[in-house]
Amino acid sequence: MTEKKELILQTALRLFSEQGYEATPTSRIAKEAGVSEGLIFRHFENKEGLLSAILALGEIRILPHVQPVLSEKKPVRILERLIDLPAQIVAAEPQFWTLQARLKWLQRQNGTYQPPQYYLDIFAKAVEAFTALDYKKPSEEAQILMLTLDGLGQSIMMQSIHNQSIMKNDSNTEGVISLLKKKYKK
Amino acid sequence: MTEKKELILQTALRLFSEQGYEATPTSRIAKEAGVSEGLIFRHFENKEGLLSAILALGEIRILPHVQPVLSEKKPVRILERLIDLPAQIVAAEPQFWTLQARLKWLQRQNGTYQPPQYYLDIFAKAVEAFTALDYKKPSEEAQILMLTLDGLGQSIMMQSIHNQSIMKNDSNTEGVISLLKKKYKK
DNA sequence: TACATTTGTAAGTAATTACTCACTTTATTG
DNA sequence: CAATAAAGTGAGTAATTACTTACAAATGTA
Repeated sequence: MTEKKELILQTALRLFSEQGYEATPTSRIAKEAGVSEGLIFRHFENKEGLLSAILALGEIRILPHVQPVLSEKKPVRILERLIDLPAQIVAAEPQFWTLQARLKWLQRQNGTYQPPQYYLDIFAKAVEAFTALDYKKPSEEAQILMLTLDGLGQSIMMQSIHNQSIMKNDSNTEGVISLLKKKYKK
Repeated sequence: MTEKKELILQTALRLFSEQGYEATPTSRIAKEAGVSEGLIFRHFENKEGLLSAILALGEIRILPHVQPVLSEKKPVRILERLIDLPAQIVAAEPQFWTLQARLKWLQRQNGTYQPPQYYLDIFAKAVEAFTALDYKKPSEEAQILMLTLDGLGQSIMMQSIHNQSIMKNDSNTEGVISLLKKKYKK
């Protein structure tokens, strides 16, 4: 991986997450990365190829955050770690997380949006936890929790970007997270 | 409101919700609406003006769905109606709801995204309900519920569009909604 | 050193974009 | 009816888009 190739990847991730994939011209990526526009196509063939490379690298950086949840044994702690996940990932990889959220709305050429593997893994882990804790409807419980965490992640992201939340302005993320944990402590 | 103006609004709403605002060329709107491209600019001045008109009309159509929640007195029923809201609105106005969700990511020329008024009203109503029901932390409770409903709305929307959910494929929306209601019945 | 491959650039290109303009047709109104 | 305004058109335009191509510099390798 040459220095300039990495610069392209970094710059494109930043711009894609800030402006969106479609709204970001390759010319601007090149300009802000300080390379010629042609180099983008030399390395990644086309704009979609650049996006794919960014996504592949991003998923790898997300894995270490997800792993602790998947390897946790105690059901209550699974849920605790799960609830911490959105804030944690947004803090560590705000741009990649934002890009992922945006891409839900982008219709790629190869079919419709497909959630990344770790999302499915996490969901399965949640069902496992709720089952172990003798919840009546583990699958539905897991779905509700995932929906809430989805919203939570989006909210934290919006705050970290626009300094403005989907929730109310005076929203206290920590308070929400701790209450959420309490709810599932049983 | 002439017939062709209305056709433009309908077509643009459909295309904006399906393809996104930025990815939809005015030429295509004109083509699919069966009018000349110039007419769009005669009526709405520019593309942003067309979007604004669509949003203003959409908010008006959303109000009748929100009103019953706001005028409800019994706290438990407030929450019940609140939980029904996402599925209800998505069913009635799938395109406008989708557009709204997309626009969270669009940076408009006049500042950053701002949630519509009814969103703030609903949140206040939720706080009111939780307070009346003697929840310890009404504000945080309301935020959690709103986050969950945000995610729920998105999930239902995705299903209705791509026939594919953020949640697992076999996700049962009804089951999730009824369990959610049960949780807040106390 | 010699030579082949990779990395990089600058100047294109055809297609598409939002938007304009000169003009015609249809409604409205006194 | 006549005159004014509104609705509608179609052919532009300048700017921007993703991508190409011909060529040069750097790097690896024998």
